[in-house]
Amino acid sequence: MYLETSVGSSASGRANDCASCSARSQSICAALTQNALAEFFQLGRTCQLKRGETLMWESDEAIVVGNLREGLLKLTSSLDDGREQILGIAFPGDFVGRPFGKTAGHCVTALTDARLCVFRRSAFEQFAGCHPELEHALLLRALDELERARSWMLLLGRKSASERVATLLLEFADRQDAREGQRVALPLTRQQMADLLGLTIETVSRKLTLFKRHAIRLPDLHGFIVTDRTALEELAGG
Amino acid sequence: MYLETSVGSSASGRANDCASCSARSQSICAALTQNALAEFFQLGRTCQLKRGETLMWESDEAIVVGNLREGLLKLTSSLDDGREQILGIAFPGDFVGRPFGKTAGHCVTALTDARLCVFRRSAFEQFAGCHPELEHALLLRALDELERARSWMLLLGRKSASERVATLLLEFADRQDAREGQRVALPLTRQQMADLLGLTIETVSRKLTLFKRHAIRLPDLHGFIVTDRTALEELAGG
DNA sequence: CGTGCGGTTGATCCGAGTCAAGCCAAGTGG
DNA sequence: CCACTTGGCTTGACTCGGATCAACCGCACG
Repeated sequence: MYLETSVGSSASGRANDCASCSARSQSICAALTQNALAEFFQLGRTCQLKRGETLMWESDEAIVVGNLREGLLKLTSSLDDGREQILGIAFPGDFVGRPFGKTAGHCVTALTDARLCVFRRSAFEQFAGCHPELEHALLLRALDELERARSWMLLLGRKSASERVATLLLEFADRQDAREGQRVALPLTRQQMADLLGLTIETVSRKLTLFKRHAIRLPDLHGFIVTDRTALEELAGG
Repeated sequence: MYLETSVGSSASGRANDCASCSARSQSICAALTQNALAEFFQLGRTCQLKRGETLMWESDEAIVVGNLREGLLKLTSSLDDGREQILGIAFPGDFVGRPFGKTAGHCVTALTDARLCVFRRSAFEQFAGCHPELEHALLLRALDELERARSWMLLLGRKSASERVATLLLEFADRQDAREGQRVALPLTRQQMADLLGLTIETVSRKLTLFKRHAIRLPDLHGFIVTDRTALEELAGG
């Protein structure tokens, strides 16, 4: 499918060793045996973002990549008239940016105050080229992200508003592996939920109040409690 | 966009040797200098699919991965009640399947008669582990796919029916870099377009006939001619 | 205090889904 | 050869879910 990138080509001469890597990088290399990404990112410049600040824009040339240390980021894309879609949310530990590409294709904006380690993309790529275990780690993440994005495509393309909202709640509940009766943090505004689900703020609000009848309680904004997991799963659809 | 098969890119220097690889692999290893994936896939078992046959199912354990040689495949995901979303289309040269994961998360079905080279996933993973240039190629593809999937999320989440259909037409036109007045092949049924766009068959049909007024002609099913590119871009939105 | 922001709720509208009929071209079998 | 079926597509009438528009609530903050 055309979602597949292709094939083809690629890798031509690669047997050469990595002349351009510095001695410093080589020492890192040893450290990488345990956890390539984590170690590597200790080399980056740290970067603080306040809630609402944007790290990179959709059509910008992709200059930096990074690793999120604290806080939450949203990845978004928008139409000319301002309609916005959230493409994903980055949690601490997630990799952000677009290595090996001209532009990122999406904005990256802080949902909360955040701290990252960032690198010039070119330097990162060069380093990655010398460290297969780093590229392997990136590959695993990319495949994971791809799977997540695709399952969200099903939601956006085919699910009703109720199913979308229920799915979101379940996802947050599962991610925080909360049991029935426990409060689950939902650190998004109604607008952000709407942008994630391809709905409007009003519809999200209505569905939430609707669910209060059978499946959840809303002790406060930005948190909820699942009172009937089965009912919620029913609402979320297949 | 997501119609693109990938790119080719490729390679930076890579230097470890491959202790666990067999002598046979070592000889392959040499061959990889030119085109890692293409060469590698000559080792696979070839597999023929007739139009409509399914290579793997959504919830199956992911046993095989492969490389498409001829024909078109669709990647789909469905809800219990049968609503289906096409997540992507594989063109010749594209990689299919889900390495490094338990299940593929999507079905793979032939849109036309097709021929692939397939591998047991475990064998493929082992081989990839020894060939960083192969993993690098996979990484590039995965990142590309991810970008394509995300741009489709914007369409599914925020675009109107007209915008969706116009976007699809433009994408096919661009992919075949056709100029105004040239026929563009659109090798999908109306149902498949609908599944791709998150619409119904009737809506797709209506939008196409609507566009006949200003922007396109439909010489036959499965082909169209852009008569006014600017108008079509206008319809496709931002 | 007022003011602004995030959220809820209600009334109304409209775009796309649903249901149904019919067209056309390609089989298929008598 | 012709009657009949079948599958993909179009078109129309109607419905309905979610968007839009608007009022209002509650709370934090200057």
